[in-house]
Amino acid sequence: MKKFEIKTDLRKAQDAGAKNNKTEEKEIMAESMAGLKRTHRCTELDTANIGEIVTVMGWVQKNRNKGGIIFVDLRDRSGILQIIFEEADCGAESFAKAEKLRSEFVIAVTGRVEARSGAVNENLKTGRIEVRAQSLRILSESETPPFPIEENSKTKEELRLKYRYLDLRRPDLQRNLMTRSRVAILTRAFLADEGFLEIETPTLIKSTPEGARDYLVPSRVHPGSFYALPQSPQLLKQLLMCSGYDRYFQLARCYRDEDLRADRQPEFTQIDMELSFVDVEDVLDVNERLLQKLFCEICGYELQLPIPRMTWREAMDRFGSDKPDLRFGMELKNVSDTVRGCEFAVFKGALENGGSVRGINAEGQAGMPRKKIDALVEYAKGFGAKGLAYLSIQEDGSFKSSFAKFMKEEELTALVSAMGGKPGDLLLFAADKDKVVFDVLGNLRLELARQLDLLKKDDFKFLWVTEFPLLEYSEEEDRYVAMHHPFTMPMEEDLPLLDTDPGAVRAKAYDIVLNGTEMGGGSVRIHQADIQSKMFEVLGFTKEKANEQFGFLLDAFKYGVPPHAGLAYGMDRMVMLMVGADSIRDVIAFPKIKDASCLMMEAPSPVDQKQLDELSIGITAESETAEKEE
RNA sequence: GGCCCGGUGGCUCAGUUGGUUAGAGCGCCGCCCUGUCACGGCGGAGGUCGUGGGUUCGAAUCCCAUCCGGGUCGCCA
Repeated sequence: MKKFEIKTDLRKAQDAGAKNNKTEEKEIMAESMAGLKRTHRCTELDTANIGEIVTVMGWVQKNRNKGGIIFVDLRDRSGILQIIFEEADCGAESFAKAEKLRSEFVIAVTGRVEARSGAVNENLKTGRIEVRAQSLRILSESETPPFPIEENSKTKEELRLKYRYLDLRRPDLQRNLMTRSRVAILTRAFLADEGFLEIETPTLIKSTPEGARDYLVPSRVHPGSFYALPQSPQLLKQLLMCSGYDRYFQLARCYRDEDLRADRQPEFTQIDMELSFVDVEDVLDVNERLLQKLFCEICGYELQLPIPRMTWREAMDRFGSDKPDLRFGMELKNVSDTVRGCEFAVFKGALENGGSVRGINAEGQAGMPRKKIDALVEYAKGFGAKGLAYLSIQEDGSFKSSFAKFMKEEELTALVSAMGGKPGDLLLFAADKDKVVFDVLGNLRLELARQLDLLKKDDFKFLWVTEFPLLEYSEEEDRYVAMHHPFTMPMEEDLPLLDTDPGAVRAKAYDIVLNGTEMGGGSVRIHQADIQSKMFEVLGFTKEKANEQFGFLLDAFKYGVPPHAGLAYGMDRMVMLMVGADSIRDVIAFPKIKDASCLMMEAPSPVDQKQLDELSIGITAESETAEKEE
């Protein structure tokens, strides 16, 4: 098993941590809480409660034993409260127990809330008060945890995820999950108010190979057949529209068997919605107000409506991306016409091959050292660029450039002028097919912004990107594939192009972009049989294949289907942006690691032969060998 | 699958050109301490340097392979 080594490594940590604790054999204390009732969370107490007898329960964050007086920081999900133990108040028995308290013991304390007679702790919400203990119960002892339970953990994620239940005790993760809960609750309240119904759809459904890889679940009753876990409730919510539910939403768990990223997990949650008798404007309207509500309540951010819109074409032209980050400028400029006719082979070649030459102006970066520019060139190559041309404008107006020697003086001047270049600026150019140029410069723009620290996490720049292309040509499959999905409605005025130039057809599809992250997306759906047939035709589906995969939807559409449209948010990403997390794992209670396994429960795992037999599943010799070698 | 970064006491890290017994801070254990809150004082335990192989008189350090974790490209209708 490949997990074996890590398992032993991590257990070693646990054993060693425990060993320190067990130098002498001691009784494990775990008292009952019978007769006690928690009256407050730690930080629900304030100066207003002074004089009250309260009972608090939680985890020992820290025990500061001064000899005759013991201070304990008690922690629960609300925060920290100081408990003070003196034998005169709590009696000998409780005092003796207090002396034994260690990190992460779970305790119950009854005592009186007092103003602190010592110094006030300005760093604590409860820093003006403390609870003078009258009695103490140790509800549960704890071994020394394998890593400290504290904010801004520096502990390796590997270890944190193995002991996720301890990691989740840390205040920052608790805040993230509490924020996530508020997002869910506010969303439900808002949408219910807008006339949406929350309806659950099944998670054992039919596999539709179009799109991402499905997670499959074998059927016991139907040997050789499989359910798929939904990549999204797309078809089911469309059927709900057929059934007349009008406005639907769901916080839907979705599954995609693709490789992970910092913002991608194999299972994730969508805020999914669908509306009947609507067009693009209606969907955008209700969602703008939802976003306004969420970001106001949770981030205190006043979102001005309407949210700006940009067509996909404009987004690509200006930012080289279909999810532009609008927190900074550095827009792309198309200089193809300016450099047409020049003798620089790279520019010339790109233009001759139907590509373009575009640039960005990194203002004030003319002094960037050669080494750093070379690193940018390497970065660009990672996105398919063959190179990156640069030109820096010195303070005296002269140029330092990788390609100036191939161009005439007046050509260079024209280029600089087209880029709005002034002394002190660094101009970077990519020349290739449009797709590559956009990819390279779009990413380069972001990389420069990161290096120049232009990306402020508390700055929220929303954007609708609209009029996406309906189709995308797949070299691999040698056919057009749906950019969104096969039920996306083309723009009416582009319908004739379906026959003549499918690649040019725009869709009634829209994405909501926040700070360069695709936070959600949706579309108006096709509800006309003739357009749907045409769509399948363009996608290269035969009638039989379309029926086999989507027959139930096509059948449903025979019985009266309302025009409908919808949208789904990646809820994890939304919460990430709200709390400023760098990893999606920080807003998910029990996330998977890069290879889609769970370090804590060690899933996935081999199963008994009996289970396999029941499912009529055989493991091939090849994979069995691989297992043994592992 | 490709590329990049990382792996050294429980945690976070340092470790020179390959050279005695591998260090520090925190944590942990014991004793002391009545106003601490990064408490303090004294004492102590704790390390297959991810793993395997190689080079060498000698490897945490150099080479090869491999495992583990992260990032990214491909992939993600």
